[in-house]
Amino acid sequence: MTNTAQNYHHGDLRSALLKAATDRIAMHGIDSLSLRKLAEDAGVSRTAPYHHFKDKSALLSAIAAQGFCQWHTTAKRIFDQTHVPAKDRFRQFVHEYIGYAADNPEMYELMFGRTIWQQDAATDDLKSVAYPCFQFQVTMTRYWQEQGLLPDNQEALRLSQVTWGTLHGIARLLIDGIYADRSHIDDMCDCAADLFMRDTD
Amino acid sequence: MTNTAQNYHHGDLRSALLKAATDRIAMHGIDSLSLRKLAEDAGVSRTAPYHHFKDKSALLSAIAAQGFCQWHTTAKRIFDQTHVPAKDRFRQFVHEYIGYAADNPEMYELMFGRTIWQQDAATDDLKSVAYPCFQFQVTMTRYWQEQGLLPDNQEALRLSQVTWGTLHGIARLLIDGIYADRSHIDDMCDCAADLFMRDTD
DNA sequence: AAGGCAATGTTGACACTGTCAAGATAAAAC
DNA sequence: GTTTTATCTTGACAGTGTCAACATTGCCTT
Repeated sequence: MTNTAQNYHHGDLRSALLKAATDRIAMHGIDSLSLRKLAEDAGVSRTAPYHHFKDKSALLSAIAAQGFCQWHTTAKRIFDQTHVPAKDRFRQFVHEYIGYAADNPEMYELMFGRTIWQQDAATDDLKSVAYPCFQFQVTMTRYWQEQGLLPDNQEALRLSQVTWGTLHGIARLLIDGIYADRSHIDDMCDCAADLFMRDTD
Repeated sequence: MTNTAQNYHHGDLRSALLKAATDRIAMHGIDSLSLRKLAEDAGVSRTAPYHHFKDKSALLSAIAAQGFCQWHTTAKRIFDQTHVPAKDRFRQFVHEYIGYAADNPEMYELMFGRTIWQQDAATDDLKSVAYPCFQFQVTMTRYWQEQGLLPDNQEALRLSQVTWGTLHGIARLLIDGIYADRSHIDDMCDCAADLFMRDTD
């Protein structure tokens, strides 16, 4: 029994908004999101969303949180393939990280961009999903150090900041339209992976 | 003879706007910039700026162009210190790159962020200043390869994308508020430099 | 079952924003 | 001295996020 428009109570407005907003952002970009239009499309009045999200950035935080769950799952999947050599897993991780960013540019911006994190707009909900995700990056780095893939004369935290920074930087330059040519993504990933693992040929 | 408010023609509105906007952005962030407020502060009507800048992003482009000139000068200054060992210059470059970003976060966002580059909002003027700046990064990388600081089994373009990506990524994570602690900036820079130059101890 | 409370949705309003069109004014060019 | 051009003005439009006050509904308790 689907909910038609004439009902006073929508029934599941929160998740309807979340889904619609996620889709719209993926298709037309973060800036194109308007709470008013979103409400109208959901067949509801302008201010109805405020009963489900404190403000616009709370909605954006909720969307980003979904992205973190998604990505964390992917990262764990790659990392946990114990039957695959660590070296190959590392290379795969690099490719998939950049691939995720390239395939979901607006979501990536939301997750790792200034929109949310800059002025402390991040919800506690978001933080509770994002921080473990950041932490996992350190865990993986430490593992790769132990496996001899990455230099072990650096602190794991520091090194993970640099390796993550590299992936993040390449992703941003791609997403933000500064590296115009996307046909070299794989080459760039390999170059980065080679650079990090260059001791272990 | 300074121009007081009651004149119909401001006299030098373009550069006045540019300066005011640059200052405001540095102090209060890009999002705080409003053409209307800017005009009002300059003692001029709301739409006067449109006679000097096609639209808001043209103004932002002009500001970013200033930043590129500034940074390009700094980069050349570092690179051209021929009396300093290449290795030290490289390390210095890393530190100054991140330092520039950390000291001028909003300018950095403008120069290398989505605000301008994303939807082809970049003016031709901006491009003519920015592209040589990007190119210089490749030139430097090639030089460092020749000097044996960076691996020479990689294409210069590809390698410069990765090294620049690393700096860019660290810079973004810092200024976007994802790496909260700024006290470790120098350590991170050294870690990155060590990672790249680890063959040449 | 009745009444009350909390969740949810609505309309109205406010203060902003960027930007266009049409007209006014001053300066420069001829 | 007249005309063109650059510059600046007011008026208007279509948006935006968000608050306050009010309406409706469903659920929970008595």
